[in-house]
Amino acid sequence: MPRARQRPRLVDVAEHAAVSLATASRALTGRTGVSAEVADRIRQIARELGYVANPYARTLASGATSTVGLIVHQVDDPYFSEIAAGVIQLAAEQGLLVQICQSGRDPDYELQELRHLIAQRVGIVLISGSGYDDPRMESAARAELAAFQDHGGRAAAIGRHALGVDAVLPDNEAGGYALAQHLMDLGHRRIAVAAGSAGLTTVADRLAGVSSALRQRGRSPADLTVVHSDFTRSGGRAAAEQILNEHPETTAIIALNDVMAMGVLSTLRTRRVPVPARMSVVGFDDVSVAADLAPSLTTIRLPMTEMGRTALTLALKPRTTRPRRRPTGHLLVVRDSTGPAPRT
Amino acid sequence: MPRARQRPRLVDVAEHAAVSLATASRALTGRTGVSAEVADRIRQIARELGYVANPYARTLASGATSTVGLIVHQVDDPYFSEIAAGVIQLAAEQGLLVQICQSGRDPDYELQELRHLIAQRVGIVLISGSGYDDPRMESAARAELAAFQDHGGRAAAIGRHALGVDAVLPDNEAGGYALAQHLMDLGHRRIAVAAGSAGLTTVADRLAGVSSALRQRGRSPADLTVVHSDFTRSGGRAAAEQILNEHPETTAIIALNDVMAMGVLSTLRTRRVPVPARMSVVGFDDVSVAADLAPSLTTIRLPMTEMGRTALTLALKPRTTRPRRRPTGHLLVVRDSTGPAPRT
DNA sequence: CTAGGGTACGTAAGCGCTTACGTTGCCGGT
DNA sequence: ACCGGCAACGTAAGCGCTTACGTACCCTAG
Repeated sequence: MPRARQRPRLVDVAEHAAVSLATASRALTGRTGVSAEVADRIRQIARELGYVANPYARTLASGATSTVGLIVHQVDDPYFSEIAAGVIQLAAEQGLLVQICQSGRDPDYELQELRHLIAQRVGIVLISGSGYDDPRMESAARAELAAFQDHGGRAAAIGRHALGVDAVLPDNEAGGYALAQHLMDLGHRRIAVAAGSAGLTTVADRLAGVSSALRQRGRSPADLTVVHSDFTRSGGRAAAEQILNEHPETTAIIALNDVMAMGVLSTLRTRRVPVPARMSVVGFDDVSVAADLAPSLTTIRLPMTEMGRTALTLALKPRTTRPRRRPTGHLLVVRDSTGPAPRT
Repeated sequence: MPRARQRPRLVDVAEHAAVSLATASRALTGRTGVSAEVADRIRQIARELGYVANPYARTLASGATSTVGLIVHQVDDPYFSEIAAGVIQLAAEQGLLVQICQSGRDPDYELQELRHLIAQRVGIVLISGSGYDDPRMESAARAELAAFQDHGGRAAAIGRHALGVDAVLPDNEAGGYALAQHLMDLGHRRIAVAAGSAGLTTVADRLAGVSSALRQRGRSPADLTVVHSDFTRSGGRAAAEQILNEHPETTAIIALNDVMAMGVLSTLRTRRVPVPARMSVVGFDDVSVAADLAPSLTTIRLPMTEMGRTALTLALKPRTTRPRRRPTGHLLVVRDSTGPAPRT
């Protein structure tokens, strides 16, 4: 069957304007070497014809890509979806398209997705989610990104250092510190931490902040119970179970992110532990639902959407010799899930 | 400065294997016309060299794309992020990449993004989110998609009919019906609906289900208060305010999606209206946080992730003459936000 | 023994752009 | 009057693939 009329090509524009291909191309890409009037005429004709350059041909010829690859752990985790929203917003403003992949929190799979994106010749790679304490885990990704940048690619990380690329980094340690302070101010002495997987830098940093707050008040780090699980709702549930069973004296739980806190609250509800009367709970990130939980969650606010935008902004800027680190603000948001330690 | 070694090209593979470009291409794309041994050797060499075909060159030459464009209203809305997760999952399994755009719930902007995706020559377009009652609103998108399909593109819609493409459709009417039934069973007589923007088919369908349940019990549709706002948390807050102020006799609120229900609950909390003692609240969708709200939300469960997968599956299958419609299941999930109507 | 057909492979023409390099014409400086 | 230089535009060579078409060879049927 006769194929419907195809999209107009650059030659069509050039013919209509009675100029050469080269001139049309220069006019439409805003390059120099065309007089203003001719350029205007060409652009006008392109608009009338509904011409849009074929990005495959353009990329093939020029080598410059206009798509950004974004790697997140899980798109339906609110922390990541807010970051993604920021990236996509700014990308749209810049006329860029974003290709998104999920790593499913698996470092091997993440590496595979990273390779896939690079093989697909994206121009920019943005990688979010915690990195790994073990340098060997990161080194493959690091090498991949270095090679990518050597070939002219741009990259940035979100909430992840040690990747050798520009990064936007929340002050996880200060956040952990603030949470612990807040709980101690309320009189809590037996604090437990529901932590994500051991080996994640985010976990280590937030935990370090908590410990240093305890130390600063003369408490022994041994006073702190740390239960490792993972950064999901069910991870939070499991951690809470363990804390309740093995450390019944606990009066406050620090979940190292909000999604875990949701799981913690869920378990406390099931076990009929009143929050905050019997147990205070705090989270980290301030995802948008944190305010709607039962009870509303005290947490550290991170500007996720902004972080996504900032990361893309960094990647868009000309590269510097040394990777840049852009800190983000953070803020303790006190809501209803924390209260004075119960009297015993 | 001397550019670092570039990625291997098809010619490199061909040379190493001492075959022609054509043969190498045939072997790697699994086409016929190569003996099994030669094909194996070529594939083996490609693997050793770390060869991955340049998708830009491939697409330019063959015309076939391997990227799918996904349009959602808002990626950080849990309803859409769960759909996106499903699409991305399946796409990854199929070796496809997903380009994602947000329409920001603006039909004009959505159309623009649709055009952008098509201009970018994606092979598959998936469009999610409610359509518009007014046929003129949809006709431009419809025409765009028809032209796209004529050029060999594939498309599918999620939760949206009347676009002339394959669609996966929840039974919104039956869901609304079930919610109203549930509330009437609990003795509620003064029911209000916190609806999304008037003019959305999803709103109309869910509302129709509610009305028909009332009618079936011999109630007049006039008994039903409908407040239009929009499908966001703040939309839910606004609707609840209005219901509380103008219809104080209301004992149950049907929010037409969970995100609005979150806003409704938030307002009720602020106004100190006990749920469900004084007011029952239901939502629609069963996003994953619905169970963690205060109180946990009675709602209609839709398999969002599955819907995303199904839509991509539909688009991947050979096109049929008439657009297919794939229904999805739904289920009333009763939680703590609904209870018997208060005695007066 | 030969014609016909099928299989395995090579040759080369694009796909729709960008861009290095050429060409033309006009300007000002001496 | 002449020349160097620059701006504006054209010519054509790719970018890295796919694929229509051509060629060599082998096998089978008559």
